[in-house]
Amino acid sequence: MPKQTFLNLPVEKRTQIVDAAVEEFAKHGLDNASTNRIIANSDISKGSFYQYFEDKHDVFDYLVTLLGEEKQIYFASKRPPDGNMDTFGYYHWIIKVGMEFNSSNPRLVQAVSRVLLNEGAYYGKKFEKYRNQTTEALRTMIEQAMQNGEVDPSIDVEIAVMVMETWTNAISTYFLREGMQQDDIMAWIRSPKTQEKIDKLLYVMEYGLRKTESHFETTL
Amino acid sequence: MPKQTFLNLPVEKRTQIVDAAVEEFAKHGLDNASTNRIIANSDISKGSFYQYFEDKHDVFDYLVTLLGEEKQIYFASKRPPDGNMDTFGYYHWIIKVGMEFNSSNPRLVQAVSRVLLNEGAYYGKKFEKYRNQTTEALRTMIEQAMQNGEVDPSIDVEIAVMVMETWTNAISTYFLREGMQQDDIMAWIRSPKTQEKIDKLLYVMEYGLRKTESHFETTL
DNA sequence: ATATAATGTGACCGTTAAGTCACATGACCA
DNA sequence: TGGTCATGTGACTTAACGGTCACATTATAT
Repeated sequence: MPKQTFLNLPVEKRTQIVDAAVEEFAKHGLDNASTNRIIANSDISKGSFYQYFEDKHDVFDYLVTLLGEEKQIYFASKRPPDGNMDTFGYYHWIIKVGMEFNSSNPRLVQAVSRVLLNEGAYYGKKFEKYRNQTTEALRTMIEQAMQNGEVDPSIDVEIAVMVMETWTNAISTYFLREGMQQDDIMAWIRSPKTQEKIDKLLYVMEYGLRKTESHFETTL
Repeated sequence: MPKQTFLNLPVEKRTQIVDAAVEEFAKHGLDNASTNRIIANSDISKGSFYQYFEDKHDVFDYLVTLLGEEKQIYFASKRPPDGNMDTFGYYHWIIKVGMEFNSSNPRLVQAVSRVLLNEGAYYGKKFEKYRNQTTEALRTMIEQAMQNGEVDPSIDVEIAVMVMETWTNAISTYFLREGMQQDDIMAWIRSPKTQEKIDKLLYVMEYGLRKTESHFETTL
């Protein structure tokens, strides 16, 4: 968490610093990010930096919460299209709106995802708290879907969670790799070609999870 | 490629250096790996290091080819179980033998995968050559499988490749995250629980790719 | 035994990093 | 106006990095 001094700052100065930090983490990840460069690019002095934040990780943490807040606002402004939608449809909607959101904040998304999906991928602990949030949300969603008979019950919840996480990550990665190279990200996201690609990816996921004659025993 | 000087070295010394390098990359990734530490842990002098290798990347490249070679030898020693096996069965077999191989070389696998799957995930170019190899192999496999009518033709090859890559990566990540914490990796891999988990994951993948009534048009 | 080539060595250089601190500047209040 | 407290500043310290190079050591050939 940034210190009070930072929060007292006028917005222009604050966004100046945030922008520089976003750019730095997007370009260099967490480990290789340099506070010196953030300072140089945000036109504040070294002393000020340490009066605003504890250190590099403190800045990054702030960006993560910032992303969370903005995402929440964005989703709140796009309440679900219609009420009678099954879990897969809902997940589908989440993914698509999520992609739209990503397009409108590409650098911030890139800065955060890069670190959370990659650097933090193996040796947990450090970023567990962030990942656990989405995992929990997915789990309840899947449990619900199983009760509704939408998800194959022979696949245990653990696995189903992993599958959905895998797909969410894969699509994020696809977005970061392909989308970030586009001139107009928003247009790229909305193009029929991209939409179809995502549809197909989700289709593949769905028909692996859907109820069919499984050759596995139902594990309670 | 290491310089001739390195290749002339007695095996003990060479493995000493390789071990130190593997440990370093496994722990710190590519960017944060330190040649100084590799030198300290392999008991050679700084001057010698630069007489053996160009730089850090040169060492890493060597590890990648080393891993490739050892993998090839391992697979060669385990020729496929029986001849009449469809593509999914073959892929299944590949994954399982691959996991067994990983278990027998966990640190080397970790050192290389960590960099190739993560650090190299977005900003291609640098590691494209390594990734393209597997991508190409997958593509031909899938094309074959489509001709055999095993893979849903409404899913284009591109997508199918991405799906299979996604799964291979997901399982590798799972291995690195869970497996690396086990006392006896080999035992963990061979345990019915782990085997079932992998079976289920591949089952989920398979029944998304298998031929069913797709609601997509067949794109040629 | 001597000359020549190959290999080994670590002090040293320039660069960059994170973080500190004595001091300067400006805001606010009595 | 004078005093005090919050904020701003950049030179400085310490530490690590990659990489070089003059010199020492060892192996090989004559």
